[in-house]
Amino acid sequence: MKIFVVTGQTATGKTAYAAKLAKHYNGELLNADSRQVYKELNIITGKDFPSGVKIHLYDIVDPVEYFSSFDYAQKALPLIEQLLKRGKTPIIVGGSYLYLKHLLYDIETENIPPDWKLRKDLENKAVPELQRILNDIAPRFINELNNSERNNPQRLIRKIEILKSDIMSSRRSPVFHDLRSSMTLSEKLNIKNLQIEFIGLRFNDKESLKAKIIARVEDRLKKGAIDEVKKLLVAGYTENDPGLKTIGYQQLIKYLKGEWTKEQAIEQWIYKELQYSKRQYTFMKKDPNLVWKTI
RNA sequence: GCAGAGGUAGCCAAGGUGGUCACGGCGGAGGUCUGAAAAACCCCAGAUGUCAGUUCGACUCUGACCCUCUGCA
Repeated sequence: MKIFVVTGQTATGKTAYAAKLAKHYNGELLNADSRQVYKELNIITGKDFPSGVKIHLYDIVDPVEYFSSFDYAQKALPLIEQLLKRGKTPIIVGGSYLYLKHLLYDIETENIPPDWKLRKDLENKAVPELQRILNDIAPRFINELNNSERNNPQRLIRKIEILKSDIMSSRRSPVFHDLRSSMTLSEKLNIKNLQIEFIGLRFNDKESLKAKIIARVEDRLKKGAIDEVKKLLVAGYTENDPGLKTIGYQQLIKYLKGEWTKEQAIEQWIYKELQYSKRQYTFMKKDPNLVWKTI
């Protein structure tokens, strides 16, 4: 049995590529885009799916809801199973690499859920304070963290959450093992001989990436991106909702609130998209199982 | 043309009183990532308009020149 995973930089035409695969292999698509899982976010997240292909796992949560890579894997696994059983080829497509990582590999801490009360207590604490708390729990552990993790409040809170959990507090060493040697999806599905084709699409030069992104932003504006944001604000959503913590929405909200001019907002939107695609590649290229295709 | 203001990295921008070649933001390069990931975070590079003068020493003082902006015309 075979499944495809199509990921890569934004604006590389992943969905079109996946749709082509679907036709050749009798497949159905499973979205792996962390923004397209949200309802109401349509134009700016680019939910323009090709017709004639079935696609799952989009429009499944409200923009105010928290949705994690764990939640994603939880939903994706049974769906993949079901498609395979029906003789379909699952084609997972999207640029949210963390979601894919969680789905394809073993995550040691995946059974440690968010502790909302703890998160709330910690959310306004400054980094040194969070470091102190972490140090009180596990002084050795904090030394294992690299500079960027050590200064990242979100990550520090998660670490505290992990170390305070029952599972971890009974463990001798809170240091994690190295992941990403081999994929474990077939074990999770309990299927032998599962063939996974893991494909990453990327641009071969910066200029075409930039041109593509600018064109795409303009296209989305033409399609009514600003009205989409207006409607969301009128409906009571805010820039702090998980779903709206998204490139495009953040910038247009600033424009609509009068903090930025329209031109500034669009310029920033484009910058953020470019930076995002860069980060995607930086993250993904460490995965030895990913086979790159340049466009 | 006169008066006033000003020229600091690709852009914005701080630097009372001359002395480790200069704050910060945006953008750029590179990176981090085990339940927020289109998130959050780390890190690197880069500048005093031009020419002369004063001085032990000028981004900071003087002069000329070249530009830019505002007011008067």
